[in-house]
Amino acid sequence: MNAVEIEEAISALAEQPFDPDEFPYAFLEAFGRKSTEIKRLRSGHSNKSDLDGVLQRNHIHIKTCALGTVKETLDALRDSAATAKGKAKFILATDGQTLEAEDLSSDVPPIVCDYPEFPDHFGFFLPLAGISTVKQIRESAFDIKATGRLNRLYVELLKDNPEWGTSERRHDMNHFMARLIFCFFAEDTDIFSKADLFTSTIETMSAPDSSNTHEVIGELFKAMNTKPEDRAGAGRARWASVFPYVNGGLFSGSTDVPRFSRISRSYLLHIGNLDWKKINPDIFGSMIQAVADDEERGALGMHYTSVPNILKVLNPLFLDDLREKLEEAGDNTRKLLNLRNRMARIRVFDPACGSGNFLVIAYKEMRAIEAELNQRRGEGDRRSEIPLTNFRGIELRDFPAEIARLALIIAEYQCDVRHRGQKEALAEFLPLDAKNWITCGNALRLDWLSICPPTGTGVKMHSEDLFSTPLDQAEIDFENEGGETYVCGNPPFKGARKQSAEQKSDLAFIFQGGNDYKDCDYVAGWYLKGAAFLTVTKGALAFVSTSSVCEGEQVQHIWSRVFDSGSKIIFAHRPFAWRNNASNIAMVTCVIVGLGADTARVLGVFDDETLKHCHSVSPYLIPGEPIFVTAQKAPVSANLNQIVSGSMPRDGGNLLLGNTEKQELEAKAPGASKFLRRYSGTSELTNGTIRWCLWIEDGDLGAAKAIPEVAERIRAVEAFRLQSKAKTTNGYARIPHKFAQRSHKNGNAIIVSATSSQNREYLPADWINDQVIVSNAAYVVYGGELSQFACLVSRLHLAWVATVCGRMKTDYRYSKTLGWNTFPIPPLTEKNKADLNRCAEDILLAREAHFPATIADLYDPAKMPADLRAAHDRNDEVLERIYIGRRFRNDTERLEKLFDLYIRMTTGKGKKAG
DNA sequence: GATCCGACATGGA
DNA sequence: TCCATGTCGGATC
Repeated sequence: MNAVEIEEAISALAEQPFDPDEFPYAFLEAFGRKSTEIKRLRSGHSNKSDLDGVLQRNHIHIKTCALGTVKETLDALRDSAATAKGKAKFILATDGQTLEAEDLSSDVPPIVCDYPEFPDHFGFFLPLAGISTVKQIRESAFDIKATGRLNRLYVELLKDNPEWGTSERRHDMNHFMARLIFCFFAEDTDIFSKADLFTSTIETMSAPDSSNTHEVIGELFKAMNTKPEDRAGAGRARWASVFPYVNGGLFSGSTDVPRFSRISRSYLLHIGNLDWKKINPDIFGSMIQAVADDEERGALGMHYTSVPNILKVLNPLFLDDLREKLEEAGDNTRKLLNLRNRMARIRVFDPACGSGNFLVIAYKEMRAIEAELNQRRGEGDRRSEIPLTNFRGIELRDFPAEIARLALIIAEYQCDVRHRGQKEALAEFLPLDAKNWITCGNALRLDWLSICPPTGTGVKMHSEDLFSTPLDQAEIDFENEGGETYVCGNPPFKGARKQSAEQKSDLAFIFQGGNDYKDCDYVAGWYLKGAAFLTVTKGALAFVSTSSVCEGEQVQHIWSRVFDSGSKIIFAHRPFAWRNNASNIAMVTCVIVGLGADTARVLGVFDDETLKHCHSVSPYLIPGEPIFVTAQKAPVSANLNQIVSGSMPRDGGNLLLGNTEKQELEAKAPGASKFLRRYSGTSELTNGTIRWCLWIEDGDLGAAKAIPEVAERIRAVEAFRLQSKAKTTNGYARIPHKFAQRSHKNGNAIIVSATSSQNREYLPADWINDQVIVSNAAYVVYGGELSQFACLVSRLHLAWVATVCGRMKTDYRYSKTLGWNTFPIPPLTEKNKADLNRCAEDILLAREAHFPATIADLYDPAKMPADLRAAHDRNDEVLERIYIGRRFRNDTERLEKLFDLYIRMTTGKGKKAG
């Protein structure tokens, strides 16, 4: 069940007469507990309550009680031994009049409410349904409720008016929904002259059989699109005359209304009776997207960007600066006036605005600054100078674009009420004068300059150089020329392998030449286009994006272009986990990157909210020069051998065997032993698990196939490869007895894991012998010397790999071309090599001394044995002395030196921008 | 619920 | 044909 469904179920339960015996089960059912679980609870089988209530282990302890004893009951539940033993997260007591509940697992304040109101707190219990969500969504019961109700209406209307669901009319449908939402909001906030005016007018004027509902609503919409003085002439119905003139793009155009059935009419009235004052424009947009989108509804608020995350973009981009200027101005009226004039000219542009989250927050924050400013100037009720039309957006999907516009209008009204007072807010709210300033279209194809033209030039720019097709739409003039433009947003992330053909072609269009776009995330398009935009606009830019744009492969493709176009990184947030909704949504790791023209001031790098000031930010989001490494085919350091990735089976698991599987096979077919080899990936290397693989040379194929069990496995590999959708894999079906990619060589070798936990201080690496087949989960240096092992397990190398290689989530991902081949080592003397060899031996000896501890045990930072740590310290000391004659102070210094050396060793291969 | 890391599609050379 | 990388979700404690 999703949040909307739960909200509906809970609301339905609260409307039923209270049944003390049934309530606990009905409550659990409403939160999506399975009927089998509930059956077992009813039978007492799994009910662990010691208070004659209902206790579902790990979830909740519920007890219904006699009138007036709720508090005592809750106390008893809290003190109950069973509550503790059953690890109940929640306790809940109710007598049918009041309801009290506590979340024992967190410090969320407890609930005390009248019984009929408890559905308003359903977010409190969402963890019962396995939905862990951010606070803002949990606390937005109203927005979830409204979304659910609107969706029901939407679906019902489309059922009765199928043509409204077609692509030609979908826009009308969405526009109609936006109008409805506006009217519901207006009638609950005194924007309409009487409370519930809209809903009650429909209720009284339309027939209960719903036959003329669409006409009544259409008449109201027409009235709101006609100036009062023109209404008589236009033949507007008299009963609609109490409605104000609204227009502002919202009511212009077609006033067609879909036809209503009895059911949809009753849904409509029901929705109208909700209290729309509670709507929260910060987030209602991202919720309400779910109304028109099945996928969104499954994961309510999946595009919700939390306010703190939005502020991570907006504060360093420009809001902090405005606040500083406000501080500096103190009570100096002249300075305050200058600041106000500056703010009135600022444009905020979100070229991936969704339902307008960033624009709404930017607007509200600026209004708060302006309000403080006006207070200091003694003009507390002054009309705002910040024009809504300076907040521009582009959004691909129609419904969110409609909602973005509406959310801004509502935000403006709410800001007026907050900062100036209800009376002033009302006096100037209507008619809406803003036209359509959220553009619906593909941001990577539209001309940003015509949507958000550069200011102060007096010249309308349309630049085909800026990767744009001209916009075929009337331009909306900005108010107040000559200001700064701040571009912000959270553009869609789509990995290179996840993009549709259109998205691929969007990127190809923006990258203009080269095919490195094929390896880039979709969000890269926004950075490139944004950087081009900055060349002609005064201002700055910052986007939230997937961390991979600043890791590994993509760095060279994206940032070389951004730097070449004359932008630099002015601030950045280091990778952070993006939690927005249900736990079933994959956790994404994000960064925020802020760009400015080459002349812009640089702020620094945020790591977990802490700002580290610096004069230059590297595309790897550390303080440092704008240098990036490019993939190298061979090691740039003379002392390193080639490294290869391990052998890749692509076998559907059929060539691989666990230890017991191997023993079973050998018991049945002793002849199979000669085809079995130890198989080592990362897990085998670090955790000491044992696996085996079938390794059959072409000449042995006949002998291998003579063993039925082996022949069967070979057939399974063939079948697996044939049914793969990758052409290359299909090709390997011809050699089903072999790994798809084979890099095995005989002889001793160094093995290093391809992925490693971020928590380790050294990369897991080891010596292996030639009996072992290394899997593609690891890399191997065949014939490498111990001194190379010493480099591999050094702190210096880890610092390099952590910075320039890709990542798996936040863990390290080793790379041949970016990690090993680029690692710069100064020329080594024979003595250097001998010293490093000794260090490597010492490390291996120290490990051996702790046999049978695994690498995972030995390298757990909390448990690392002192002798092993000392051996590593000596290794680091010896290696670092080769670089600078002493140990480095920290990783910052290590990276500075490494980048410097890298550039010197790759002249012409790595570029330095600027 | 945090931590770790496997398996392969994909596309470049 | 050969080979390197990102992905992100799944296994495992």
